[in-house]
Amino acid sequence: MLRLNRMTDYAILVLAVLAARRSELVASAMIAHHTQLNQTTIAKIAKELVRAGIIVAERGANGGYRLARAPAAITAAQVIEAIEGPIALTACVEGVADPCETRHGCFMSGNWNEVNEALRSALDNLTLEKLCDPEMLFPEMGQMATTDYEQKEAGIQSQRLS
Amino acid sequence: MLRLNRMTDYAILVLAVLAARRSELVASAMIAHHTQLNQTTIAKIAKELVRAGIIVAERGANGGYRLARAPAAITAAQVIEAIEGPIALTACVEGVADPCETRHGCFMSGNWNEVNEALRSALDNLTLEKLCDPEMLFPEMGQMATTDYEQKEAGIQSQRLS
DNA sequence: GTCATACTAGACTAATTTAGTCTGATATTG
DNA sequence: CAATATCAGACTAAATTAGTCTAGTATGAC
Repeated sequence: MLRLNRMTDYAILVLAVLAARRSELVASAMIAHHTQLNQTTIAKIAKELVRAGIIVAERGANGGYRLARAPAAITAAQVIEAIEGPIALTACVEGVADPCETRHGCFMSGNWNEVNEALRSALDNLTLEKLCDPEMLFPEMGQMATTDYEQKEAGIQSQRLS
Repeated sequence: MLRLNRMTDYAILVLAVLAARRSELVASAMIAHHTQLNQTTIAKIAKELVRAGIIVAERGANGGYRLARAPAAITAAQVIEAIEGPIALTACVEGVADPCETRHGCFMSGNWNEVNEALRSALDNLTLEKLCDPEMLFPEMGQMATTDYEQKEAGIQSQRLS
């Protein structure tokens, strides 16, 4: 199945909301409202996205989150790594230090690496901008005014993955 | 992390043993011995590999398993699909029937499909033959006699993934 | 300066998924 | 028919993941 875990799914949703708001600060309560996720769950995800430098947090009254850079500069690979750790298909690359210390090394690693690199480069090329492209979201509406946030968010809300 | 689950890992091990034995029948007890896996676990894995047409089972006394075709014709994609189901990175493609029946369809599916196709084609190109290439396994031994099974298996045994 | 708001951090519990076991059936050989 | 092996699925246990809770820290408004 190789499926992304739910947290990554949520992270992309959160980023989609922030992308729709451009560089405005959005409080976690607001994100919770738009995504229908629990506020504490959002806090948990946001924490990791902040640590990874994908979003920026501002504390205190009127605080909130915003994207650290343009949606075109945020890739699926970055998001997945922030939430799930290194992108790698085998059990060899993760977990305990030096899991491949057997005599000949992990006998398949060379081959799996090709697979991992293919996956990696595909995820590097998939940006948040592409994922949230309004034309892809609403092909029947033609070009949408970029300030028409409410409508866009209503759409995002109902189209959650999974 | 996107890691393959342990069963898939085991399946590749089992196939490696069968590949080493060419078209001889190998009983699950023998596979268990070489892989150090529990016999019932092997039975469980073998069942699915049989169902997927990757290996062939012969029942009754002196029965056992053997590869259904040459190692070069068995791909990582086939093995993964046999054990874990369809190869797909998102939550969209799996599980319940029609999970993407919301108004605009799953708003990211088009983009994720590119990733899935890249992954898929990399896995299609990775054959059991490559994974078990003796020269890759034992580069320091030079060309190994193809009938020298015991040695080869001892190697495989100690190099289990994870 | 204090109070309300909002992020930060990590421990803890619950739910889900995955791995592994057990029981019994079916098939084949000698 | 007895011995050996696969086949099938239910069941239990272990590991992972998701979600909740509590307490702490930073910031801005009044």
